[in-house]
Parts: sequence; C-alpha cells; structure tokens
Amino acid sequence: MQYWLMKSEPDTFSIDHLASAPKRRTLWDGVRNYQVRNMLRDQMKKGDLAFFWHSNCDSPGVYGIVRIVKEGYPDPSAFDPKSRYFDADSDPAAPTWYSVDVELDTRLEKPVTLERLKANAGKLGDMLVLRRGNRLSITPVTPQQWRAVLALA
DNA sequence: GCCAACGTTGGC
DNA sequence: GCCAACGTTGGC
Repeated sequence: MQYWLMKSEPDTFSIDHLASAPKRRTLWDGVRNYQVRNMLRDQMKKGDLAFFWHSNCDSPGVYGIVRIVKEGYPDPSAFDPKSRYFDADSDPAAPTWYSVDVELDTRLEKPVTLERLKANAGKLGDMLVLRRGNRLSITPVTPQQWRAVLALA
C-alpha cells in the first residue's frame, strides 16, 4: 500500500467534477510523461490512496483524497483522434500511455494549501511537490508526509 | 551521443 | 502574463 499525490488543473478537472461523476469515479487519463507513465503502469496498486491536488490555480494544494480502484491499463485517449491527448505514435498493440481509475474517498472541508505546506515544510521532509521546478503530475508520498499533511487538514 | 531549440508545467 | 525548470526533439 503506497501513497501518492495526483495533480489536476481544476479548470480541466476539479474535485467538484469528481464529486459529481458517476460513482464518484473517473479514469486518470492524458499523462504524457514517461516517469509518470511508469508509476501508472507499474507501481500504483488497487487500494492505494492519493492526495487530489489542484494545480495552476489561485490556491494550489490538497483538496481531497482519492483511492485507486483500477490498476494501470492502456490510456484510451491516446487512441482517440478527437481527444486533445491523442498520440498518433502510440501503437495499440504496444501502448505507450497508461491510465488508472480513481474514486473519491474524502473531500477536505478546507484544503491544505501549498502556502500552508510550505509554512510547515519542516514536518514534511523533502516532499516532492514542494521541490522547486517539480513538474511531475504524480509523485509518491511517504507515510510520514501523508500523516503530516492530514494533520494540517 | 551531444546539446541547442523548443514546448510544457505550474507557481507567482 | 511572466518565466524558471526541465523533458523532449532533432540536427549533427
């Protein structure tokens, strides 16, 4: 059982979108970075929990918790010419890109903002999402970091 | 295999 | 809207 942090731009897909989705589930598609692809395909397991992060918005931070309900499978958007994530180079016989399915577990009444996390950086160790220049849309979170973030909620 | 140019991410 | 960081591309 591992912990993760998954970023989403709320303009594109927010925790509100997830909360109103059927069964409060969605597929996590559109990842086009190899490091993150490897996590989706190889490392994320059913039952793992992840922080749902809003990025590229007024108040970035942790807005809730999601659970992995389906492990890595080929990302259908890579094969859909109408999708903004279409990748003509991805061969269906040997898919390049992967998705998982997530389900909303908890919605935080008050988000734990990036600002707040930075103010408590000492308790969070070297949390990847706080690293300058970090651009990975999914990052692993240690159990200590997980607890420390929730203690701020 | 190097590395400059380019595109994207994402906080600010 | 700016721009630092960094992954990817492609010429050589």
